[in-house]
Amino acid sequence: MKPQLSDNLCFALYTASNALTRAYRPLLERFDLTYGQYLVMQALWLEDKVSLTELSRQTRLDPGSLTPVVKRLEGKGMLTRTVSSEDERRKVIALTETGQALQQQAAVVKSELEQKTDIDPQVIDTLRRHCLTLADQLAKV
Amino acid sequence: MKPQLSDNLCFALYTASNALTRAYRPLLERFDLTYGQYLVMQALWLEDKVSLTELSRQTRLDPGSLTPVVKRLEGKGMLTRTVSSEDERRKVIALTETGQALQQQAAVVKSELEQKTDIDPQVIDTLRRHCLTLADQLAKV
DNA sequence: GCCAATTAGTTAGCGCGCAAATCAATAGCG
DNA sequence: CGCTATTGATTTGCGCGCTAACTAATTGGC
Repeated sequence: MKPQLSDNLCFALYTASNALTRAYRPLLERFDLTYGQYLVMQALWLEDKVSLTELSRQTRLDPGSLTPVVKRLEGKGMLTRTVSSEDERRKVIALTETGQALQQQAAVVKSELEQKTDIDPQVIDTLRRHCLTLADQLAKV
Repeated sequence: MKPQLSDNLCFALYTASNALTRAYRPLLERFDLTYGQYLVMQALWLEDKVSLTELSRQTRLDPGSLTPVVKRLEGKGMLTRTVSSEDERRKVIALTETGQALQQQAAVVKSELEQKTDIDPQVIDTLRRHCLTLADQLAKV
């Protein structure tokens, strides 16, 4: 067996991540969401009325990436961005009723995708945890 | 423990992949390469003089994504793109001497990154293989 | 041999993810 | 108090990754 791209973890990870967002695309289309937007919505479903910096910490995404995503979600009526009264530098990002209601509707998406990949749940869990520790270690550099 | 974004495999994978390209950036900077360009170079180091379609198969990247990347690498003098004589639709992508020579110089990059993450090699290998099977399963949909 | 179908590659448009530069508001220190 | 340093958020510029639409070359069926 001669050496292959798939021998490298970085390739495997990159490929899996691309495959994931590709697989999510058709499922999220009916909600008019991209994967990045869906990620932000998930964060807000877990904790509403947060600042952009807090959202950045939770999603592990750059504020510069987040601003346009949040603006687009605002444009779709999913959330509001209001200047904080305590600290006028901050913007409080809060779900609208539409944004809250979407949580129930979008709940099927995850299970739809899981159905299409029949991987042992325990494998999924170790994969998940190993990805997180890797991400942490890479971030520490 | 209340539910978190990191409970989801998709989040873990997405985060790890972003962290990876972020970690590669400073290491590849001195070669004037992005991670995507480095990936294409790796593919060519393994098999030179291939068509764009073949490169697309090996890198698991869309031809539409690949064309501009390959053009940029051509602009940097790393490779040439010549129309195939047998089939004039095809373009043969071939490394230049500069492109070939880069392989030795860039060999350090991988080990540099490995040093910064002290994860059990066996864990890396299972992580790698699980990512590949996940990617395959997601692609089959 | 001809014409429709397929295949190879490109282009345009969109939405990222990030770094760097910028601006406004607040904190902190003398 | 006043001035600097820090913090929160935005903007700009770049390079992706993908879809869809397109062009050009080749294949295949009749």
